[in-house]
Amino acid sequence: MMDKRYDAKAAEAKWYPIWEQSGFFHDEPGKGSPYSVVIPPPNVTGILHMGHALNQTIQDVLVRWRRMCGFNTLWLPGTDHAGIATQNVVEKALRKEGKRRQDLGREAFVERVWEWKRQYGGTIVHQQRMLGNSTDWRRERFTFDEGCSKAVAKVFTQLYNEGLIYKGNYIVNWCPRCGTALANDEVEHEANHGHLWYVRYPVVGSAAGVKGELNKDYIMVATTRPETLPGDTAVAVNPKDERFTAIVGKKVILPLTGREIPVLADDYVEKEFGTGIVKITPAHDPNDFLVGKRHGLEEINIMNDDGTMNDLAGAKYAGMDRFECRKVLVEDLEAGGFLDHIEDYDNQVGHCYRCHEVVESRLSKQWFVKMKPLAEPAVEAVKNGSVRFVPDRWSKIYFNWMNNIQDWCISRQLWWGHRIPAYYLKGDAERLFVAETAEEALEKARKATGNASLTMADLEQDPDVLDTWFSSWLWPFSTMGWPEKTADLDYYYPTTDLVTAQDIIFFWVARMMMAGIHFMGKPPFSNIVIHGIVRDAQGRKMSKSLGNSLDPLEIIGAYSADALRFSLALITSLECDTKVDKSKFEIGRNFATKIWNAARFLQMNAEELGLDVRAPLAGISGLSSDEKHILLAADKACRKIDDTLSRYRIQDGALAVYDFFWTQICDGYVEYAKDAADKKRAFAILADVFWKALRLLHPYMPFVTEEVAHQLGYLADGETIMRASFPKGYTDEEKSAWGLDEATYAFVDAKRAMITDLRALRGEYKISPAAFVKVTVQSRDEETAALLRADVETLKKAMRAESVEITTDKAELAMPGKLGALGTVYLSLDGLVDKAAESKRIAGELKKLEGFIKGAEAKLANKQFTDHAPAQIVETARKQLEENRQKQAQLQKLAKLFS
RNA sequence: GGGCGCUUAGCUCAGUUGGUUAGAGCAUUACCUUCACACGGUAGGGGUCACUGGUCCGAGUCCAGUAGCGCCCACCA
Repeated sequence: MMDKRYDAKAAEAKWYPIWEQSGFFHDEPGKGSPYSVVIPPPNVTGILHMGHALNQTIQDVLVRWRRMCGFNTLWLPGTDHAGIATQNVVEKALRKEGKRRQDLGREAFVERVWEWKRQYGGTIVHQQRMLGNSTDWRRERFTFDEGCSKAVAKVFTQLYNEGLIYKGNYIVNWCPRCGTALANDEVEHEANHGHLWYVRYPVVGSAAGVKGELNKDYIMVATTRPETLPGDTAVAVNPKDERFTAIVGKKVILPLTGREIPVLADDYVEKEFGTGIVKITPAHDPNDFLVGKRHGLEEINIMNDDGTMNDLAGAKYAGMDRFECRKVLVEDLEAGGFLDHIEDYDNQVGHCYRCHEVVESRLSKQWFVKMKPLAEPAVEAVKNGSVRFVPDRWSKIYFNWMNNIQDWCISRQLWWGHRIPAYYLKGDAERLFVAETAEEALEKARKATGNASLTMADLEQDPDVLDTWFSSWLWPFSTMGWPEKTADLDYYYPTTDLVTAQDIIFFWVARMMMAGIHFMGKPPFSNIVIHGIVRDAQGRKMSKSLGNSLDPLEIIGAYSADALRFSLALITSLECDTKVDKSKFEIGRNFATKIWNAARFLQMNAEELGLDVRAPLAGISGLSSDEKHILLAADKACRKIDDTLSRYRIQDGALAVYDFFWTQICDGYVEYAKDAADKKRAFAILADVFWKALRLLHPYMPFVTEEVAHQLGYLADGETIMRASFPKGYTDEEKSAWGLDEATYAFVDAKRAMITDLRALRGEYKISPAAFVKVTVQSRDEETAALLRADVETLKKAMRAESVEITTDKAELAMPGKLGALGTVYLSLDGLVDKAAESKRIAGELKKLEGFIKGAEAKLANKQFTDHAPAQIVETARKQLEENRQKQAQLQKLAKLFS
């Protein structure tokens, strides 16, 4: 016997290990059609948040569904080594010991990070198990494991040999205090109350024809960073700015240095801002850098790593701190008559997220991937439909980005990550050898130099590591064993679906497209499913600093994993972001409870009736209309859910299975079954549709469905619902043998509406729900009457009636009634109501009806309406009018009754 | 500045190609502890579908404009 309450915790703790250890998550390549998905690997330092829960629920629903449909499935799990995030975690721990990474040295530090990974890196994969993910843990991968690292080295080498990787100057965010480059998202922008300094640059030669704010002698620029002035190599104006067309191409003199620099025209310049003229300092500003690239400008780096000025800034300033230099240099400008005036100005300044120092844009040598040649085929793949975005609108955003793609800076000045496989001859940074292994690099060096006695000691590996995304973009195939030719790769690549949130389309999805096409010759997936971001009840992004995060594990503890999953699925639309608060998870919990209780009800009755829930339905006959109805409802549910999932409409599928279970089975059929004439048949049918319902629900709520399936005896020990077949609708043969048709389906809906009407009548006349009443049903026609008579016993019970009389007699019925699709249901009042009040109410209703009838008559008399509306619509309008006239007639009789 | 969205019940959202009375959950009101379930049942209240105009026999749905909100990218030297 099932327990009175469902113990979700116990069920979850029981089933997950069984599933995993039985190999239910694992398929081998070979048989059947493949369905494969790679998980977006979470950071190894990460802990599970709502975004993961949503992302993985969607994937697990799809994977479990496909698996039950008979696909050979692979959902490949793993984690990302997350270069800077992981390095920071370990450095933080070191700081507690009073050490820096430099104290350990590179090798020991990296070993220390591995140590950390071995000890704590399993947190998130453990948490993913709590969600119920059916990921194939036997194939778990890590972006920094041996295989993935091999793939990285191979890819780097190949791209280098193809001329798609190069080394060049680039502006990075540099923290002078930490001595490291920072990624864009590691820079925190803060409001800064600063100044705009207006500086005069004398024009070389004549300035005739120059208009506006200029005079003949100089032009004026506005800058927030005067100390970078010695690094200027041009000034620029907007090409459409007519004020300045005359000076484009001329030269100006850079104050304090006497150097002549050109005046350029570039779209980057805003006409309205400042003076409309910008100083260009390519080595110290990201935008200026790009302008410099476009115009072939010299890049003059005037700063040292620690934020002090170097010799190129000029002898006077060399050695000064950048902010001290700003002060001194401004004084010098003023003294030289170059400073026009100063304005207050508020802008955003980047700070190091770790030490809060003002971040410097700094020119440095970095490694790059040429993206244009890689991007073009990736654009084409989406254009020609071989890869599809779901929803489709994301393809526009993808194209927009891909068509404006910039080269990808892939080197990072960190220690934790894939070290760049480039080796230099010691003391000669220009002689470099790129190879997958050090040995190969040495071989190359020997050949190139003609010196066969070179050893590893003569080579030096590039100290930088690769951007974390440089391993992630290979994820769909590096995880399957590439560059080896493996059976997995052969069978499961390309994967079918990729499910991710919108925020990493550029970082990850677009790059995987490029790598997949370039190295495998095929895009890495067919469908890119993009879902929204999880937000809090106020619509804010969930974040630690806001403290508005909901912890999925806390939700699982309070409501169960099934509740978390189902609620997320139900409230999630692919179209937009999802607002979540704790109360949302009650939906899922309540649903699990409902299922449990319905199962108990079935079990109790099955036992009493000696019913085998697994017995096939094939032999049954003589079905009542309610029985036909639930069978057809099951049929519809199977088809609907299959259809919605195949279109990635996760929410619609959840809604459909919820409605089928709760409304159709529990509210509709179970209530019928309680009073069915042939209980054994009624419950055999319930057992059959219940089993279908459990399997339909399983992708959303794996634990409760597995538990209930075993409790009820649908499955024996060792079997699992995970691998049961996903239910299909009934066959045409079954349908016709049982007499399932839309007319019967509609009849039962209408019959239930009639019961509702009767209950409403009791309510209107304030008759106790407990009281037995007399009911008369005036059926629409003889055929309907026959159907209703067949169900008269269940009607009596549902209506709590001492008698239900079915008639087609159009004789006058002086009782209150409600018109439904099957006819009118009348309630005998037995003289129990307040006549005066009723009389008044009826008069009111009559008045309303009268108005409606007049309106409808006018509509039908309108020639335009009858000529242009489709016949069906006109017919409907006529019917409505007729029905309301009948209603009016009944009310008039009723009015007499109360008068 | 460029791009993409959103506005439907008190709240969170569905609403497929235009077509009878615009749906669900939560919240709310009344009644019900009836032997599956109060994490429940029954019945009800609550919507000028942001606004304006257009197309059409017919618009929540299509078109144009207005207002408000949000996100992404680039960020103003």
